[in-house]
Amino acid sequence: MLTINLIREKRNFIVSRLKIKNFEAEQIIDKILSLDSSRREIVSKTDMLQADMNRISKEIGSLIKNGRKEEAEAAREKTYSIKEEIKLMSEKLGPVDTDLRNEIVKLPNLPHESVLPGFGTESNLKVKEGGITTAVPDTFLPHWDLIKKYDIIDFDLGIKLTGAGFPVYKGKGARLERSLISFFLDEGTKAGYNEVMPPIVVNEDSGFGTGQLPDKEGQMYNVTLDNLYLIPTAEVPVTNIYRDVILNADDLPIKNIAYTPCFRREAGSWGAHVRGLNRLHQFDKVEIVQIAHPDHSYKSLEEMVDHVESLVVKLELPYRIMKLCGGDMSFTSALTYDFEVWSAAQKRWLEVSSVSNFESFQANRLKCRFRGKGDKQTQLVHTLNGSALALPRIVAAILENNQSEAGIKIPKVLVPYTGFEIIN
RNA sequence: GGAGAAAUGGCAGAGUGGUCGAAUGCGGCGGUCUUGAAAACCGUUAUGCUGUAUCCACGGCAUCGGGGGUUCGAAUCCCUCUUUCUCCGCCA
Repeated sequence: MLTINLIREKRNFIVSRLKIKNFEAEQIIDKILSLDSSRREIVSKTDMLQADMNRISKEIGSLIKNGRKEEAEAAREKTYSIKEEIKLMSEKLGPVDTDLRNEIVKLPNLPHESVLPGFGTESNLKVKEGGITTAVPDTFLPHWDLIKKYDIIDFDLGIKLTGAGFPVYKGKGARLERSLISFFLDEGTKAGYNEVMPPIVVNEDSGFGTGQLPDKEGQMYNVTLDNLYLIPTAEVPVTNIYRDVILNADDLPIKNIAYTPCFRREAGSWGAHVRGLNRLHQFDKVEIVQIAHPDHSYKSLEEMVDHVESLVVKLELPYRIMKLCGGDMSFTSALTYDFEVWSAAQKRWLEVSSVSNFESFQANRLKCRFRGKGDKQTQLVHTLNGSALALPRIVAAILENNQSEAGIKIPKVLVPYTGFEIIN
């Protein structure tokens, strides 16, 4: 959510920046500005009336104390009409407030000045490519066949228990999953992240805090009996830790890492490209979240990108880093880098991580602020997050790229975790 | 799940209808004293919205768990929700 101050002060700047995201903001902004000015008018009138009211009430108090009953009664008569006016004003204010908010939340975040225009993935900028390329045998299989061959992930069993997109990890498959989670958490901890284990169901307030509600309501599983939501990513609970919080500048940046299962309804996105592990309703992910000082948030972003890169390098996966163009970036992001790993058997790049700086867009909604030493005023923090990493496609890539006649070779760094070197 | 009690500023804790944004203590910040520190003493110490000024500043409104109500006036009374504690029940 953009701040109303920015919208008031930099109308044209916002309009031109949002063009990079292919978003026409003019109409919305003008509506916002007009709602804002009527809102302020109503608020200031109400405040003046309320001030009158407070003054008279105090007078009544002292008149009664001094036994001047008639004068008190006269003053009381005066309040009735003021009270009526206040009521009218507040009836006007309600709808204006909600309209204003509803319009503001329609505006996407401004892209960072370095973001290039574009409409889709083809306009994304490849900033780096690396990783060893493995020679796969001619008889290579896609991961959905490999998991059956070695009986390590069972989709049919998941269908029996729950439904499509809820696989059961078995034997070495389960162990590989657990090993990756531990590996990612350990690497994050080494890099200075504080491990947290949050709830995986959240309330409505948290859903609003990170922006999943009200827009993406249909993408989350809703526990209707208690009105709770299954988290689509650890970003939701971990970032909401800092909702309605004023931090000390000295404590920034705050670096948290969390493993959680993630739940996504993925309504309407089932199809050819989402076979096997490529898209699931429940999957495991380790997420890194930073709360940063606005002056240093891009340093944090680079640091997070480097961290994620170190993970794919250690896993010996062929990867590339894409800087997203305006049209491909999410609504909330100011700058996003995507990590993709090469799937040898599917012959395509799989997105495994998305690392973003949201600047103050999320913080404004969360009301997460900080104060410098000696500062009187508070300022919004910058929030950042990234997957480090999402498991299913990493598993798919490991399986596909490391297959051989003998079986699937486990990357060296994982062996201490798995306790085996090969899946056969 | 049942019965009862409670929720106040960073923390502890007073405040049962009027001058209460809120005593007091602790903590924090600034200062005096000191070679420096401690102690002592003095001062200061919430957030949001809004207006004038837009550098410092000054004023108005709102906020005592959330929401609603009664009243000229609510931290204080009523309703409701949430949370915590105690007892009972159930149970990893």
